[in-house]
Amino acid sequence: MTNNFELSNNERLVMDVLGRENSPKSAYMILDELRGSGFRAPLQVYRALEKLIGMGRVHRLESLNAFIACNHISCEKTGGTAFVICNRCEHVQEVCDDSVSLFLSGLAKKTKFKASKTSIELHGICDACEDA
Amino acid sequence: MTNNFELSNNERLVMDVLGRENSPKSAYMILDELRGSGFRAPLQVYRALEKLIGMGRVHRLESLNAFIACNHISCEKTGGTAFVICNRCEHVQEVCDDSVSLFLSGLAKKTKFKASKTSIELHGICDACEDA
DNA sequence: CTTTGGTATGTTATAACATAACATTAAATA
DNA sequence: TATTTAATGTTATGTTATAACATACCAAAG
Repeated sequence: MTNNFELSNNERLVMDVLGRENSPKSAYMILDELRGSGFRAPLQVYRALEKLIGMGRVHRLESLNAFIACNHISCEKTGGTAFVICNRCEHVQEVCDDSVSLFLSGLAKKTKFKASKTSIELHGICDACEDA
Repeated sequence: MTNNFELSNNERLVMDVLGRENSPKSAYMILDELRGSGFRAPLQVYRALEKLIGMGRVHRLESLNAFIACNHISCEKTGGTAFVICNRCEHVQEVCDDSVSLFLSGLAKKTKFKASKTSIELHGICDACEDA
């Protein structure tokens, strides 16, 4: 990989799979989708994911052991991102605004903590599923 | 189990392991600690953990795939709990106050979402480790 | 007392998620 | 071209979690 803008072949393939829909996928789901493109082993997926996460192009959802494409220009600049995950339709809303970063910085201050990684995930029922 | 105050034998054993220190343990670490007490299979641990989590006596840390005893009287009454986890000493601070519940309720309102389960986890360096 | 039904438990096997260790390929440049 | 560096491939294994089925225990109904 020469820089953060160009993707290697495997990275592009993984990015394409995650980019097709805004839904979380496990590494093994991605692997299965890419067998036709020559993928054979989990590491091929995990290595690409690691890079993509480093670039801020993909997020890991800890509570699902799954991955999702970032739908912002970039989340790196903000203080953090919150994921709101519908248990019924599996749709994920990605929230990354001042309320999130203020909450996180307040929490860090209160606990005298230097955070390097944060995870905020809500599970429940989204508006569309609630109405249905 | 007759009620939420009494624990079954296995539940008490698992609770004891988690209660001994305020540090997160994986299900398999717990299993190993309980082999001397007759535990032989992961399910014995997972089933006990499930009950203890339901009672609010234990929390699951999603980002660690680990479990920790609740160090409040009860976290059930609040809107949620945030975990602040030091990557160096592994100490976990459990924060469950208005700032957390207000943040979560605000986020739910903004995203038109009914949350049934939340996870807030920060990783980084705690004050003690920073100074050291 | 004994049958019935619920809850807890035990056991085996396997699914699902993740990484270590090492071999190979390919591209960049001295 | 020789060197080295990044990317990739491959095998094996480690780690986390649950499915499926069997057994034990106890309490209430008959």
